Amino acid sequence: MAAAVIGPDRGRPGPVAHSHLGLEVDAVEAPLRKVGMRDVARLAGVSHQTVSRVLNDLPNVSASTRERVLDAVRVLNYRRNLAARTLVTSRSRTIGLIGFETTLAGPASMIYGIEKAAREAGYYVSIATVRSLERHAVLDAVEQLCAQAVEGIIAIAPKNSVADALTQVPVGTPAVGVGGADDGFVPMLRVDNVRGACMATSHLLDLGHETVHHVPGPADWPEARDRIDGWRQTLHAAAAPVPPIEAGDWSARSGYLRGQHLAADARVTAVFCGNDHIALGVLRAFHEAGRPVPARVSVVGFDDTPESGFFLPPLTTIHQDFAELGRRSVELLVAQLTGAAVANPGPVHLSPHLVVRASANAAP
Amino acid sequence: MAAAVIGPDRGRPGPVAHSHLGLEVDAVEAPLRKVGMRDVARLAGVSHQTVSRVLNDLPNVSASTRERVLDAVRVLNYRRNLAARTLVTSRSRTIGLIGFETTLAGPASMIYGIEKAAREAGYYVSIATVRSLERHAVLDAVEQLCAQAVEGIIAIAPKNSVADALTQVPVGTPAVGVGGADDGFVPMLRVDNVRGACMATSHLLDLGHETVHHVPGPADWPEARDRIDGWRQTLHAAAAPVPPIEAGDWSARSGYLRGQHLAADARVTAVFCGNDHIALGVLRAFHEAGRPVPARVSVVGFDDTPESGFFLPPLTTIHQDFAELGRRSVELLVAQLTGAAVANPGPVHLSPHLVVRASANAAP
DNA sequence: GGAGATAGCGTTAACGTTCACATCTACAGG
DNA sequence: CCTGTAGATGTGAACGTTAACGCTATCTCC
Repeated sequence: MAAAVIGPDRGRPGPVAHSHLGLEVDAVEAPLRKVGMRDVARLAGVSHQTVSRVLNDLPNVSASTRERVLDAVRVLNYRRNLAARTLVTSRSRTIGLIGFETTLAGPASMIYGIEKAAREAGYYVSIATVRSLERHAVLDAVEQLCAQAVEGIIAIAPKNSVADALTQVPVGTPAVGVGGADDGFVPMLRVDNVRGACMATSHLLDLGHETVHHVPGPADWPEARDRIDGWRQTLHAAAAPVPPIEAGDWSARSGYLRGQHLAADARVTAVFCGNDHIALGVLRAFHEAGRPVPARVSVVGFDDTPESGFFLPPLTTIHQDFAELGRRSVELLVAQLTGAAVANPGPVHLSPHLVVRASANAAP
Repeated sequence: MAAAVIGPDRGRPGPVAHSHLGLEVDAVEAPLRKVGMRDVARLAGVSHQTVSRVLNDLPNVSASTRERVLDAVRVLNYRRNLAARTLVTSRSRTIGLIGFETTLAGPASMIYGIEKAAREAGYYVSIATVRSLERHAVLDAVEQLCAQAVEGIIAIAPKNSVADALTQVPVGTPAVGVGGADDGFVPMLRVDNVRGACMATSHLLDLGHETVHHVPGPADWPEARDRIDGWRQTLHAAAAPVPPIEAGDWSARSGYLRGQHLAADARVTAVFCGNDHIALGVLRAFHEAGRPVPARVSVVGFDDTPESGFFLPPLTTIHQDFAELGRRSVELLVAQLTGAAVANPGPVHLSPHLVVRASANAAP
């Protein structure tokens, strides 16, 4: 008796079902309609409820029946229908992910970490990228995810508007923000940007620079603001002058543009950049201006992208673990989902750390 | 009469429902169980089927009824239950996405493009990242997506094993591969890597270099192989010697390592790199070896990441439009989903183009 | 003025699960 | 021998939609 080949289509090798009971006989007679529990039940000679019990690993099923059911499942190549399960249990086993600027190294790594952790926790993940951070756009994404009845939402939420929109998710759908502003409504998880900026600035100050210039990211990103704060605090604490800042947009291009201005100012000897891309642009600007880094000018970045170690010169920067951030955010969400809703414990801060390479030297 | 505030929870501002009919009176009496069509129907004084008709934009509903229903929907803040719809229509409105190395610029951009296009086409997207490209891992991802009853699958499928695993998806679930090998089973979409490699190599040859060295990506990536092919073909056509190659792993680190070997060889004057990251490493290696680019050595990359223009020197490279690739792949999938299954038209090739910057000069 | 259309609804039955029971054995204790 | 208990299984009713009809009016046309 030949192995059952279900619906051979354009030459695809069909799944080969094998059974050690004699069940495959008339198993695959009707590929007309999809196989359901009834079919499995009939083949195994039990009720659909018993099939359900087996598939859900519930007790009170004899070993022999269990085996028989599992066997029938294999023969029929049966898979549970998520929609039906969701309908009756009102659990979609899906978490929603709101992303922004997901092509950047940071967000992309977070998505990776989130997806991995979610899967391991038994959740599917549905993604909704948002093109702008305007309120309506974010609201739209929330709407999309809610329409899918996601059980929880993780928002890579760099701007306040996102955290804000998150308060609009239906009651009972927990949400977690990662890397954004803390609005007090939604648990938030992020790297301690203030601390990171302190480390970067201190490092440069310790190297003997009189003060440190800063090329921050866009003003409406909490990350950028925190880094500015950390930078400013450190300068204040050291009684160093606080130079004016001109914000970039996280891109290398913006770093290059701001860098050209800085390079024209003979007094700048140390620059702390809002991220590594900005640093790359700044590096190029100083190079073109004939002010070699790190001989005459020192530069420190933020993020530690995999490429930073191969810039010219290799970039001293602040490392943050995006994937870990993603992992932790899932942990936080799942905790809310399963255990009693955690009392909002305030923002959780992960520690970044300084990676010393070659772009920062003692003051000339 | 006060605006209805549904389930005020930990201070969240509830959605404010407003109606221009007098319907909101006893609308929100029972937030006990979720609102369904029955509730909307009752409030609007119609049958649930009429509600369904309105919500699905079906004809044969009078304007006044439609308005009344819509109004009730607003008042109750009702949303259709996807699970129930999926169950009865067997359409999940979801497409599955299999990603690999999604933190890289290319895949990340593709995901972005795919998500955007899918959303615009009215599909949700569920993502399954795969940690390795071994058969079982990919099969696992396919399984995950099928369990969600996705209507189609897009695989960012750089290796053959993925295309292979794709043949295992249940009949009736169309799949599209993007950027990978063509196995003849699944429609495949990609940038014309051979052509891109030709352009890069020709550019260097035209600059007067005797031959062009190549630092390719991993041998089991079709992209890497195609670029090798293009490079080799071009050298052959020009009757130039074909130097031996030593593959990298797409990372800047690997480029640096291979670059050190090349820099030790006085004969190499032109290097075509498998991607921009490799190029970054190669750039650094030559810099450290005291062989300035582009004065003594020329380098060309592949991908044109947003940062490449700010390398030292700015990188001449091959641009490929990842987001467009993603967009087109959705287009291809949706075509299969809606229209009659397209006869597999063979792999679709998008054209890359050369971006000339400053890393390649005339031969010394 | 009766025979069709047709627009505008409503009724009933799926869809494939899980949940809350009911049932039926076997076996122990009195 | 009867009762109680627990394990193993089956039965029927949800879950919230859409699909397939069915039923009224109203309108049109000869």
